Amino acid sequence: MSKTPATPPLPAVPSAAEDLLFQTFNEIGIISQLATARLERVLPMGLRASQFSILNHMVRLGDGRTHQALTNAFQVTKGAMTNNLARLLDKGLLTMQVDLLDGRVKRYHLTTDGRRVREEARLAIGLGYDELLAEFGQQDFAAALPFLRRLRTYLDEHRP
Amino acid sequence: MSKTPATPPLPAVPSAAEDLLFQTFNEIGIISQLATARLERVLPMGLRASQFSILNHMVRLGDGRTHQALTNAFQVTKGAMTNNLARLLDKGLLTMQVDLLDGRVKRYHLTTDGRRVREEARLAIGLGYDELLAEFGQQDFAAALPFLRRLRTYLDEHRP
DNA sequence: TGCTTTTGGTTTAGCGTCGAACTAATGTAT
DNA sequence: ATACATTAGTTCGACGCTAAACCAAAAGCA
Repeated sequence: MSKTPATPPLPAVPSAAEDLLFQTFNEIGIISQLATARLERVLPMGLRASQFSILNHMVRLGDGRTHQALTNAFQVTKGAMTNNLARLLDKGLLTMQVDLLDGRVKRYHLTTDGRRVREEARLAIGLGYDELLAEFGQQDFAAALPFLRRLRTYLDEHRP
Repeated sequence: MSKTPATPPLPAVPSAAEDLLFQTFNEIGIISQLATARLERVLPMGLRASQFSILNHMVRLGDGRTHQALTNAFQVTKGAMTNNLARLLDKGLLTMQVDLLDGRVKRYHLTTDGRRVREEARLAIGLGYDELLAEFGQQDFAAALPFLRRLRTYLDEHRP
């Protein structure tokens, strides 16, 4: 598990490190909440953040992906993904087709509408980003991103 | 709003900066999700993350706070706070009393059980943190925290 | 071939959050 | 003092996510 060398085994008072981690996760939680709310405020067609993320993912990394591949990519339950894909199908932004070799797997493709809507969304989001970049500067984000990526990867791969 | 100098006004292709911000928020969202799941796995009494956060907040910053003060602190709707406070009252971790000067406001205090459970939770969480500290080291978190704080503060204060 | 296990995806129940409507207490103005 | 407006909290309906039960197609194996 973890090695606690010559230090007291269970401190009764929060260590500085403990506080540091807790506060970091706390800030991350609030940022996530606020950023999602902001995002959804500008998305077209009443798209939810998770739905836009799916469109975006497919544009960037290619469509034709399976249901399961998407649930893995977004770390969400299968049920949640089924729901989001259904919304996108309803809106005509995706199409579904059953895999020819394996009748269980379903593959999803972007429609031209899907690409267009994703592009609209991207532009709208970009406007909000300008504001942030004016305040922070690109380098702050560039400095933070690698750590966040490592942290996400670690939490993801070492899931209980 | 935002000044776009001599650069093209609305790029049809995602700029590097845009991608940077989007990916940062994306990582933050996933980390938030994974960290919350981890946290709730170790919390005693079936406490939810938001409920533990309330206990923790009160231990650290003092109890006797009002319903509204808490909703502001956690950036959550009044209804959500009502719900969480009700759970904590049910579990006997908090007590409520109506303010004597203003019959509308309700103030919440920790019970001894509340303090004990919070302490148990803190210890359990600390064990998980050891693992993370072994992987990352305190300095990585210390380096990231100030930016996250600034970002949270900005998003919070410039809410649409 | 026929039976069992595994795997991809859907459905359902429970919970938390949000937003909006609602209730109750206080403040304000005439 | 009475009427109106504001503020503190609660309630309600809709929705997303999780976990678990469920269904159907495929793979293993006799």
